Amino acid sequence: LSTCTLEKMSDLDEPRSRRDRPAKPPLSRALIVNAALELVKADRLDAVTLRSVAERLDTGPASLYVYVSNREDLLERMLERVLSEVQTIAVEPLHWREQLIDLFTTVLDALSRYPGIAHVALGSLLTWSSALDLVENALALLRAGGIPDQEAAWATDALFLFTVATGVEHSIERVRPPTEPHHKSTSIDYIGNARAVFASLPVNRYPNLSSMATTMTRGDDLERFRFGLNAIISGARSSLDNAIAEGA
Amino acid sequence: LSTCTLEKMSDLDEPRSRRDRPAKPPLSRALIVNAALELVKADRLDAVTLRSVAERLDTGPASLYVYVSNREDLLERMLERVLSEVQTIAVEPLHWREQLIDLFTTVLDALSRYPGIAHVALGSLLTWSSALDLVENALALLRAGGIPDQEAAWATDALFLFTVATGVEHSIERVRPPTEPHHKSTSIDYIGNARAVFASLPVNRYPNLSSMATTMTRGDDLERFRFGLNAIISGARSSLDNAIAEGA
DNA sequence: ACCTGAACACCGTTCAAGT
DNA sequence: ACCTGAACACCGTTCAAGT
Repeated sequence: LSTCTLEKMSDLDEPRSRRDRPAKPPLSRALIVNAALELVKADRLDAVTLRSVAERLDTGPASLYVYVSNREDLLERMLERVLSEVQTIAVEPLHWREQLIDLFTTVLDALSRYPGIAHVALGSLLTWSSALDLVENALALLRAGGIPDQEAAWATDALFLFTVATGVEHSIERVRPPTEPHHKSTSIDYIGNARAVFASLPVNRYPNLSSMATTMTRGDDLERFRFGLNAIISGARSSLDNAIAEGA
Repeated sequence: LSTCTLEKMSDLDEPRSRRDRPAKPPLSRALIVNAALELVKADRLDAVTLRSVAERLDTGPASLYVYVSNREDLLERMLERVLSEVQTIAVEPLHWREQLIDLFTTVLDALSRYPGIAHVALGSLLTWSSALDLVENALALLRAGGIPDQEAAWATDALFLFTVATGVEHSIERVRPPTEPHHKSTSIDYIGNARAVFASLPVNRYPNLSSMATTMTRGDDLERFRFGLNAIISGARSSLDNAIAEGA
């Protein structure tokens, strides 16, 4: 608010500069999306209300409706911007698998940069331009790896779904307040808590889970994520055959 | 509301019956969760507000706070009830794979019965009792299939995540109003629309996606879901080896 | 065409006051 | 201990009125 006032004043002091930077830039969709993304980055998705975004732009919420038809509309435009940050990968056929893992890891990173935005991605099919590039890239890599078309198509879907779901899980994990308020960023107690729950289960009712308490909670987020990606990729090749062979 | 008034009246008409059914049963957590679940079932998760639940119980929202500490708390208890509807499966080692598919298909069905509830499951780790039974069951089946412990543990996680994410996707798909308002339940136009988008893409920029428009949109929800499950299961066995063999 | 203040119809949650 | 009315501090969205 004060910044805007200052800018306006300095604009009056220097009545005209050759570069004529906009004293107070007119509202636009890009500005709105930017402001909203700053809010998620600083806090999380809940902090993005039409009122908070408007306040950041020094105006009222009603003003946003010229450029955005909805809160949902705003959220989708934000997601599109976030996904456009992901760089596609030039296919090197020999490294298709690593490249696939890299691609989706980058997607997860982008989503994680804006806690909660993954939420928006879940369920809106991937038909915006920035997502189309990613789908195209994934298909190219899977085909380079010799995955048949139908399996490549469904695997792409599954990989995106798994990635976005992981993103949602991570963002929620960050939100949940760890029972001890003096630690801030760690979610270690959280996993440790889960392990404690598993380990303390009655052995006769939970023979597998209770004995696997350590195994269940081993590995960090990235390792588990990559395991899932690898599983889907490996499975894409063989799952149909298996399903048929075993008579399902 | 009117029903409650009627019940109260008939209670006055017959001052005492031997079976003494509760004229107006006292509030309890189970009653609250039931009322809330009826609301999701009839509509969707957005319809579950503390106010709407209270109204259904013929009281005010403030009254619920004796039995439920939060809206989030209420949602989690609802999820726990929904997951408790899923029956676990007695392991038959020869059919471990089909049984795994069946188990998670049943989970998806339960989630789909309450549109939007899957949302709650995403991110809250599986440490409630009803979920623990499902985890135990999945571990038992994977072990029966000869999957090593670490892979079985991570695969269980991945299978649940994929299932819940699919549930969220389905519930959102049902919510999205198809552009043509005269059809109500079908989401066929939606997939058809995606296919149209894919098919109309410029071939030079989207060589794979544009040519795979039909392949990408083939198969119904269940078929795609089962593909994903099968992929994760098949991949659980081989992904680590592959990752190491290919030097990732 | 764009902006805005004020209002509308909602939320979750709290709290003093009742029984 | 349980319930409740009223209030508080929010929402998204609309709309008439301004420029």
